[in-house]
Amino acid sequence: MKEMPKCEEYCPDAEKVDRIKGALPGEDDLYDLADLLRIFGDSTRVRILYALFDGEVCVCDIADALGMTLSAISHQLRILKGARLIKFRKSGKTVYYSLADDHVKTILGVGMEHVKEKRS
Amino acid sequence: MKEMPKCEEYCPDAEKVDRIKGALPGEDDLYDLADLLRIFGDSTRVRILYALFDGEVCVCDIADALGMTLSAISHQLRILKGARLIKFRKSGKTVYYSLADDHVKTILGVGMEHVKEKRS
DNA sequence: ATAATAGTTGAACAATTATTCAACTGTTTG
DNA sequence: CAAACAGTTGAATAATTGTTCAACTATTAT
Repeated sequence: MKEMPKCEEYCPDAEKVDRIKGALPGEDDLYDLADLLRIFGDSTRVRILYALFDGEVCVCDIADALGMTLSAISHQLRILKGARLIKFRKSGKTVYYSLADDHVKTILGVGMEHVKEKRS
Repeated sequence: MKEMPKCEEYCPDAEKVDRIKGALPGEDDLYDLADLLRIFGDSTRVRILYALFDGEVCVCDIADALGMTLSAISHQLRILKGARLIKFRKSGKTVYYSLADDHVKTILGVGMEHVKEKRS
């Protein structure tokens, strides 16, 4: 049975390690970024975002198009709204959601490009 | 106590719903995309990717720079490798990892831009 | 005022997942 | 060969999370 090697003692490139440490984003940026990108990691949310590609859609129509309950959609919209990926407009009983900016389309676009390019 | 409304019966815009349905990505693309983007949703993996921004780094140096165990880093590298976000090169006992292409930098860049722009 | 519709929300459950621990492979050195 | 090092891997645990269910708010119509 062997011990787990303690990397600090043997790794040669302490200088490189320092350079990497210095170049890493700060704690706040890092966690905010991971929190943001995690939101794109769910197929329901991705489908909702695609549903909003061509303009505003009400919750009911999203739920219908995706074949899911209003509740499930509403929970996910709340998350997307919290990350400011979508915005909304109220009109009577109806709430219309739409994409907040172009970041969504860029990220989904690059992601989809990667997926299709690297598909085995 | 009220019943959950059945959206299909009352929502007016059946035409819009059909248009949305038709524009959604197919099942395979959709799940592959969500699976890919989920990978960016963990701060450890994001830090690893940033650590590789300036060129190849061995596992030991990554672990050291991030203050984590070799095992934890190795597990995450495996996931990143599986998604073809990173590639590797072996040299003796050492394994050097590097970014697979520019998609990583683009996604992290746009994400970070969004975070800093929308920060409350 | 009452009923119906569009949507939100909190709690609970099930499923997923990041890290740790221990054991393992493969390579180099003595 | 044996010991040490760099890294990988499977199992287990703990934490996170997506959906459902039920109840709720707000708006519109009768």
